[in-house]
Amino acid sequence: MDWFSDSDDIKTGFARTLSGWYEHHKRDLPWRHTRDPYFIWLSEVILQQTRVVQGRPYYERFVAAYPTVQSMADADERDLLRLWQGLGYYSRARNMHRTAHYVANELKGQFPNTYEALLKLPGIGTYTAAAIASFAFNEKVAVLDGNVYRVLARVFGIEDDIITGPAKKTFSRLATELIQQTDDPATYNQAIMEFGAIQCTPVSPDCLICPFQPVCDAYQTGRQRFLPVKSKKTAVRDRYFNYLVIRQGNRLALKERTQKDIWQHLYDFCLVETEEPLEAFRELPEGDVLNWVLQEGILKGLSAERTHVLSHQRIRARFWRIDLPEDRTVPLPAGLFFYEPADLEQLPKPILVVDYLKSLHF
DNA sequence: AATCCGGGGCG
DNA sequence: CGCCCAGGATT
Repeated sequence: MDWFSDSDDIKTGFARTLSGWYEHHKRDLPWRHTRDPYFIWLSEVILQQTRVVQGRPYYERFVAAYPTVQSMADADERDLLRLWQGLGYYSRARNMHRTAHYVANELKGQFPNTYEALLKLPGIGTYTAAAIASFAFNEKVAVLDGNVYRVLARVFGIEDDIITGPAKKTFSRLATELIQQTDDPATYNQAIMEFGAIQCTPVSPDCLICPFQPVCDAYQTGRQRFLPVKSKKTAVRDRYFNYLVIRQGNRLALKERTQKDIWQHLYDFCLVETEEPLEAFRELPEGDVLNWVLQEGILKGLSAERTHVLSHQRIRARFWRIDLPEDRTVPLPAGLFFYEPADLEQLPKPILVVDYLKSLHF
């Protein structure tokens, strides 16, 4: 079927074509069966910078664990972080908890029902506010996410660098104009993102069966690979983590990460970071921890080594095993506490630590 | 405007 | 190995 008739302005046909495509191709996703702002919000926060296939199981677990905004507000933040474990960008979970508190206790459980009001809540930016406002309250406000930038840049041949402010404005203006063409903004927003996610993909978009083929600027000019324009360069920094895995009997010593750094409020082992890789344990910088180990512990040697890659850091981690005698009480360095396996399991931990623990098998 | 914040999947 | 994902907060 040809979605575009001669009398169609491209912008007029765009929304209608998108809706037609969506009805045939949309995935069955759990958050598409509700208009409850709590579940919409939960799904949107989980899906920030996260693929649907990765976020979906987390959404299911969160819905089961916290069926209402009040139940989430009442939860311990540590339990929230534990359920969030493995999703990354952990400040999302903490902002989510703050917003749950505010909505449950200050707004009597009722989410704000406008874009402008939603925007004020912690962890809700322009994208998420637009998503909730349109999906839950049918407000005619356009979402702008990575999918939308890509689809619009290609179809309308926009070459502005999407990192810049002026470009965001250009895209926003166009997106706003486009959503005016429909009386179902919720479906329109879902449709354009779904289209970007499963058809107009970043690499090898499926142009051969694309309904926009006749009008798509990128397709007509063969520029799919070069649109959208994104100048971003990823400067990856190397860091060297030396973990002292202190063990006494079946207990391990962990510490909450409270400093302003990655993995805030997650738990890991006694950490000594160095500027260069540590070849031998004796190269540890002199300090309390080294003195403590030499005096109290029995060094069992290098236990594991792995590289953990984040978006802008590459962490080279080495794990050194320290065993303490079981027959006496040894005071641990500040911040460290012993946990038995069952308690340790309940702590939120970076995947790097989770994976190492799996390799310990005890 | 630039930087920081995770983890995973895919070519 | 590089890119990018239903981005937001901070500086």
